[in-house]
Amino acid sequence: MRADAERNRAKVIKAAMTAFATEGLSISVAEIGRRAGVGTGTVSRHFPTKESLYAAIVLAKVTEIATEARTLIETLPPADAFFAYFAYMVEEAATNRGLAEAMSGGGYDIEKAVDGTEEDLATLESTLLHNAQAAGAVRSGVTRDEVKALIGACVAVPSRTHMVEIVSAGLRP
Amino acid sequence: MRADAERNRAKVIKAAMTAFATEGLSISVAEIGRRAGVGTGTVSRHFPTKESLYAAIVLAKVTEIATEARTLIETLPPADAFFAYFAYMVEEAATNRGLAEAMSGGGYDIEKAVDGTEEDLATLESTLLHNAQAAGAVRSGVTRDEVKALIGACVAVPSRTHMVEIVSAGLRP
DNA sequence: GACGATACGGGACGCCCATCCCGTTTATCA
DNA sequence: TGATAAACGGGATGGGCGTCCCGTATCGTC
Repeated sequence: MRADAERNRAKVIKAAMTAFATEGLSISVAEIGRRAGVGTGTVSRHFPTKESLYAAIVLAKVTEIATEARTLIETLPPADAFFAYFAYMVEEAATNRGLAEAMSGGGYDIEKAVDGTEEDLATLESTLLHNAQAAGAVRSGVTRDEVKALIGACVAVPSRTHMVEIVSAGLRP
Repeated sequence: MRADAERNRAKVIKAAMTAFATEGLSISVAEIGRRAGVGTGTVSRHFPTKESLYAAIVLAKVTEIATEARTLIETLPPADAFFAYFAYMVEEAATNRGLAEAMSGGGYDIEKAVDGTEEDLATLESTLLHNAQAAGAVRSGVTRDEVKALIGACVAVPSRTHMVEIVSAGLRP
């Protein structure tokens, strides 16, 4: 790979990260190119479709989240780890419009984008949830999808921390 | 107003109601016209913009919901009325994709569309919430926006009734 | 330093959509 | 029944988007 190609690729990814985070998934590929200081052709050569660009961004973000999840699992008791992760995701999505839209099903499939990674966020989330349930901190029967939807609800509101309290109370047995 | 004009207007509204409910707000005006059995010109003459068509549909739906809310207020004790309304809205939004999208902020502003009606759904919702809080059935500090976001979360999930349980538990003091 | 391969830029293309327009049809009333 | 105003249909228009393409510029190597 040529040096300039790699540079431009990095520029596009960087621009796309902030663009998706601030403007959401509806931002145009041309605008991302403009912000990266490259032409639309350059963007589409590195990322043939908008979805593939989105997948690259999401993959990076998911890896970051997975690291946090693993840390929480290892350093906190099950109940605290789960609720800390919940609050962490809410804050993360609140400052990342693209992530929020993806989580509320508004855009592409976030699970599909990261399919085939060893960084299996789904597994980590299941672990957090099951451990918390085993510890009696979360009512049984609650699913990962339900938790995700509740995160989405917390993000959708200005008073996020208050919502997290309400929802956390509901999740407890 | 000519008789055929009124007939066509009704056909468009009827088609738009089911179209928005099943396909969501992204359905095209042309497709609504096709389903109503009229041309696109006819649709756009009765409803100059897509948003005005949407507003007409929403107004009808909101009137219906307001009637239900008023009935609940008058026939049930405050706590039951609130939670019954909550469950009602979840079911309503679950079978009406347009309504769900509007509530999760995906489309036009639902409040703006019904602005200036005497059917003030916002007031009724506030009454339901405040009465329930006064009766000690809902924790104080909860806002209408928070409740709406929680309704959205329940709709976003297949196991709606289970989610309603979780969320209701969280709303209680 | 020159040559071939590779990447770049941004215009071109095709698609979808909301809105507007106008020639044609239809309802209404004298 | 015939004239006229109103409404109809659907094609035209304009804008936005993702994707593709090709002449030009730059990189990396011999």
